[in-house]
Amino acid sequence: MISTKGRYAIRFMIDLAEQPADTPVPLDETAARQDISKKYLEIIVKILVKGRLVKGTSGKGGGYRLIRKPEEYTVGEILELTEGTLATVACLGMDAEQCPRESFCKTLPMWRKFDNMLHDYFFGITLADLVDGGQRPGCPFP
Amino acid sequence: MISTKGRYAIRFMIDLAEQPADTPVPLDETAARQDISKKYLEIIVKILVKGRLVKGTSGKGGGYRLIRKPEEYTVGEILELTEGTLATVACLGMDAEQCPRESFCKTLPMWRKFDNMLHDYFFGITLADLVDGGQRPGCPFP
DNA sequence: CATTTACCTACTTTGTCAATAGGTTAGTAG
DNA sequence: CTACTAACCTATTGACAAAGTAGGTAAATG
Repeated sequence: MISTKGRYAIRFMIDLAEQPADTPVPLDETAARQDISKKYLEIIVKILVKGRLVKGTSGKGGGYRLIRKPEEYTVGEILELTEGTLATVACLGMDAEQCPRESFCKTLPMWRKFDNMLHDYFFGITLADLVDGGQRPGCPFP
Repeated sequence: MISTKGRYAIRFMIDLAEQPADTPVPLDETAARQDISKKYLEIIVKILVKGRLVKGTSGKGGGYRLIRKPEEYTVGEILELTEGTLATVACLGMDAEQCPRESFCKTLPMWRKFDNMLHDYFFGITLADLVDGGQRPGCPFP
């Protein structure tokens, strides 16, 4: 289950992508437009800044802006950063300790295949695909 | 992320499917074979009993047994029962209150499509597919 | 300097996960 | 009838994360 962290992060970045590029968008505005508590959004955006997905500038006229073009972000990377992992089961997380049942586990192939599907899906969607009129040809929507 | 509840439940039911049918399997045995705390497994199996996926009989010679044939269980229903829901995001859960952003939400189609993929995948796998030699033709493995 | 805006630390509240502990009921064997 | 077995039931725990809230500091601009 994707938490609000991941979902708000995506909505935040969509919002940035929809504002005129090159002019920083203050958090108040996005929070109001997206109807998300500013204080809570702050926490999430901090993760995005640290992960170098967006850039913040302080002071008057400041705010946040995208670093790359919308079509150069995938939903997968946004989710992976904010959710910590996209692994379906613990033993497939990158920080998982070696499972002693791995060699004979009857369910592992099922999880693995699903994990691949999930990965392909979310890393195959770009931010531009979620913005009105921004869909690439071959965008998996709707 | 699928928790141990769902994962243990599947392993428990695979274990039942692998034992001779019609003879109840005591929980001790499955717990030992699967290397799961018996006490914790009890909690999970209780959910399966209440959900009518397995049947328990008390007393000497008792234990748990499947109610249907392995090929008549889907992984999806086991997971949905034990995990509570398989919905990827809160607004797609069956107990979700109507989201006010639904009509114009830019991300909802993405979640919805993924939810359909997930559903098709896990409801397309039967318990028999996870048991050695039980795979149907057209089983999505490996 | 005053204002704006990001940035930072700390806290709370609620709930779930993953168990553990110990007792009660139901059914079988001698 | 008694002893045993095994499911069933209630309660509790410790750790952690989710979803925020509160209040302050640093930086940039007019």
